[in-house]
Amino acid sequence: MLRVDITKAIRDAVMAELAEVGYGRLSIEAVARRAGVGKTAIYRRWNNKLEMVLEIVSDVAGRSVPLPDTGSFAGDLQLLLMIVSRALQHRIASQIIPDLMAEASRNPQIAETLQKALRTHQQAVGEQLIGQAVSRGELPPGTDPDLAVDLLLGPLYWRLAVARTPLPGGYLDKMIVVVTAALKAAN
Amino acid sequence: MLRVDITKAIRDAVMAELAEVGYGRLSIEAVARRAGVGKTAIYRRWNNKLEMVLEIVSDVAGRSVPLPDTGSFAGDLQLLLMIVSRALQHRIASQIIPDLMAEASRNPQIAETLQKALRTHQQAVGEQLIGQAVSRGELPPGTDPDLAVDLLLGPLYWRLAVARTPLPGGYLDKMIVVVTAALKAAN
DNA sequence: CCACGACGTAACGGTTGCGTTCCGCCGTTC
DNA sequence: GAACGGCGGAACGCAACCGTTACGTCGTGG
Repeated sequence: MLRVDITKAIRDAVMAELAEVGYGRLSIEAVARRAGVGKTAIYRRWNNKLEMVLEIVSDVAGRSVPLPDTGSFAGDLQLLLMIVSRALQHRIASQIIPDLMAEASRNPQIAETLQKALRTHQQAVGEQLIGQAVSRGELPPGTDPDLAVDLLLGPLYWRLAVARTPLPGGYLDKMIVVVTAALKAAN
Repeated sequence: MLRVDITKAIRDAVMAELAEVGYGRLSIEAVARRAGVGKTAIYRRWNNKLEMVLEIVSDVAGRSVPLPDTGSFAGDLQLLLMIVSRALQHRIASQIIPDLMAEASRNPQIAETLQKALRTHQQAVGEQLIGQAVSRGELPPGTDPDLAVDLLLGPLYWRLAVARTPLPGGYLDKMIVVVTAALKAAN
């Protein structure tokens, strides 16, 4: 019975507001104003701010990155880096993710939700990526998928979401070369 | 004339409060309560919340990491990783830094301050580290210091401040091997 | 055509924080 | 011993937001 267009407007408003002021300063009233909606419409759907944000964010984040399988490790890497870097360069994502990550260190519920939505999926991607490369003989067996994920996502996240420095041309290509060499050396 | 013990109490309270609730929810009144101090004592020192936080944080962050120079690239790396990982595992730092980083994406003043306090210094460290290694012949000339910093700090920051996963034993040693191989391969 | 229910608006009392002001206390300085 | 000034405490008016409620409107289904 709840009107879907209203729900959509609220969801969009929450994401926008989250990007603009962050979770800490997000208020239900501001969301309602931005969505052009009464507070009642919001409280009819969720009980409070935390519940609302968690539901909306985990829904958006749940649309997960497809597992790459291009036939070569370099190809997989290139695809993955492209997808992730593109996502992290989107204004909303690059504002919301660090904010919620910081918030997660104080709020176990947020932490758990993000863990579920992001970290778990990353591990799966890492294991598949490395597993494929090992079985193709491109990487030595025993290569650590966690380390690989750190080496790939760490620098990207650092640059794009933290330092907010643009990626120089050829950066991703260099990353591919460099990470491949690194993983081979890891024994 | 301002009493230094009061000033110290306020500074400590700001850092603690910043770690506990984040910049967005930090209130002058809470700082005063925690410091056991009147609001007047705070307003006598700073004009508002932003000014106060910026001054205090940039002061703390200004006590910068010493530039490593142990005689070998591996030694320099080990020292640097030790220092940084130790710092990022401190509760207060690992709460405050991501929070302010996220806040920086919305507040140019915070961004500028952090840039000055952290990024600039990191670049200096990176250039010195790589410069030394190159002149020793341990790395090929033309090695990119920025890439090196990304490869070192990105994964560490990712694990410690974002994912909040503990460092497995031997992680740092593996990082050293891996990053060295990576930089040699970068051409 | 009527009942239902989601909707927006407005108001509620209560809480929190802002930045400011005034007060009385007390240690320092001269 | 008197003047000065930083101190804590209390209160100010103002604003924002909380979560809830009452009300009138409007579209849809029966």
